[in-house]
Amino acid sequence: MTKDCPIENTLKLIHGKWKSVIIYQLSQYQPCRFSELQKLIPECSKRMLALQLKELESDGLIDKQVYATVPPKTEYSLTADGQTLQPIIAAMDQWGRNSKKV
Amino acid sequence: MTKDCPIENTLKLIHGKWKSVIIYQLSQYQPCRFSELQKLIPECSKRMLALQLKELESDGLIDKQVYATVPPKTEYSLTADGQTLQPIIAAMDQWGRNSKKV
DNA sequence: CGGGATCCACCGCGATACTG
DNA sequence: CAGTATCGCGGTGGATCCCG
Repeated sequence: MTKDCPIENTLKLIHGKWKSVIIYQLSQYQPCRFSELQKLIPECSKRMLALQLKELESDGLIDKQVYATVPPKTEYSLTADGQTLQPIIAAMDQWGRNSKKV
Repeated sequence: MTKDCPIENTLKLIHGKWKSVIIYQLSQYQPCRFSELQKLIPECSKRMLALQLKELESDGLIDKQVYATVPPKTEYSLTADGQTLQPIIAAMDQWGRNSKKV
């Protein structure tokens, strides 16, 4: 590990093309169905959305509620751990807004 | 662009295996020579370090001072824009520390 | 509706060697 | 010392089809 750099720990969890975006959207529209996330992040393919959600879930950052109905229904939400990422996500959001000048 | 998600702007600039780590180290040991960065981030290959530095520079986040001496010497530092990323980097650092339990 | 399986293109990234 | 050039692989991610 790089000299005293806890950032790498964080990176391992939120590095991924869409993970931070997913967390961002969840933090606003929680709980959220799969299809709702698709609408919120249309540039992210269904496949990638499923993959990233699975990783986030197995990392304990999000929760998945499955309703055994027909048609099936799932709801995603942030876990307590996932919530703690808020400061990072909010900071990235804020920075993105201020640099709109780009 | 995803529905009102400035995060993507931010991501474009700091997404990359080592960019945030580089910024983190620079924020502490600025200004920093190429070889110093190598020592600080030994897991990052020379090639990647050069590439990421070049991208960060062309994105206006870091500054590169070249001294036309023999042997050559360069010094990297954060630009004002780069400094504004501090809140994000600090948040990631902080989160990584608290989740050491992993 | 909420995925999984498969196939494939690309490129991120490492290893190595060379240069001013 | 501070890079660049070239080669090559593995993983990321898109497209499409399938399935409970």
